[in-house]
Amino acid sequence: MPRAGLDPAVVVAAAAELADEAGLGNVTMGSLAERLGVRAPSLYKHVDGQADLTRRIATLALTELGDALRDALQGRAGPDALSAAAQTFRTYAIEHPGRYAATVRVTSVQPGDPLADAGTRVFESLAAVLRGYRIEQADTIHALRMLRSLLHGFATLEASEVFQLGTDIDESFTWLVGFVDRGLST
Amino acid sequence: MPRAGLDPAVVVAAAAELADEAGLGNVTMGSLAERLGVRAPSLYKHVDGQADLTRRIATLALTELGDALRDALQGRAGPDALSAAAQTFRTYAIEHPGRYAATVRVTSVQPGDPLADAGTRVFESLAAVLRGYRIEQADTIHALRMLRSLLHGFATLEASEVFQLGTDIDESFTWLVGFVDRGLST
DNA sequence: AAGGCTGGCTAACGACGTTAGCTTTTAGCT
DNA sequence: AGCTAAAAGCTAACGTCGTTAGCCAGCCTT
Repeated sequence: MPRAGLDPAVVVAAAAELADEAGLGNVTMGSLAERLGVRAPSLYKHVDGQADLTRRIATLALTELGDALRDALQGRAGPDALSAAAQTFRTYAIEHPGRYAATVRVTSVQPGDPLADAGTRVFESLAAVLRGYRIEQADTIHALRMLRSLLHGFATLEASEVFQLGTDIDESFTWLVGFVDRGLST
Repeated sequence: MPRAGLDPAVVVAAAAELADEAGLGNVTMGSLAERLGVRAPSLYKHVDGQADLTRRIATLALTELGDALRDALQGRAGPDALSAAAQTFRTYAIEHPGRYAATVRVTSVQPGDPLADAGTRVFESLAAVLRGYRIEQADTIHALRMLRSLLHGFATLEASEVFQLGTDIDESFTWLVGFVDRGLST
């Protein structure tokens, strides 16, 4: 019985792939173990059960999303930055639906948690976008929450195919980004 | 063994209450049966399994939400209507987190489904709000999707306690409604 | 080379969803 | 009112899943 050479990172990466392919709900200990060529109980040597696993997937997702946002925002400001951030956010959620779903399913977070740190970096990227607009100090938090709600809501609704076909969703998204830009510019 | 006098409506109502109290994830056939004073398999006489059950909860939720919106929008137009609709939406999602969660978990819908009808009525109420603003015909669908994304995203994030404490969430919400109003008014 | 940690395994339990099949109540028809 | 059949409850049982316990083999250290 040869070793499989697993460690937490490998397990979580496989789980994230599986989540994207089959849906987060189908990331079962059994199916994940099978994909890794191992029996289900062996996973507990690397991960603290399913709750811990989805938490780690969420952390991975927020880290990746944060990196993507920082990449996209380099050298951009104002409407350009807003558009880039929004597109990046949306693209990530669509291309990694399982990972993204994990970020939603997560139960509340204590500070010091790596998940909290990863979330904070995403948050800061969105804050950086707003810095390109003249917004009252007191309103920044409100604008941030709005931006987040909008991006999250759009991504979620698009992923669950709630939007009726008929009018192009890309078109709606760019319209929506333009709407926010105009609103923040006044 | 006396009859319990159940029917689908009673079962779904109990399930919706349980979902709001304990979370949708804890609406198990066993716990629901216990609340109804019955054994789990008996529920299958009224409901087609768990998928059907959450689908019915979602239908109930969208029906209630649609009714609440229609009530709130009577005799209102423009900013007034927008504010009333937004508050109604948010309040419903907060007061009925389990029901609201069911509307998200639902798999795609065929026309003719009562769920689709209930969803359409909610949709039409939001469309009615937009009728109070001068919006290009072609942009209506975009504005509708934006409004929906925003309300849904905000409700979801608030429910999962993602917003950090620090600044009042009510305040952010009214700011956000004002932002949309100004944007739609130009 | 010995020995201990580490990462795999099997076995087993409890919770859950679901099906099958029995029994009793109840409602409707004559 | 009595009979019958459908409806609504029940118990028993199965499969899946998450998880724990406890065993054993391979690798790293010395």
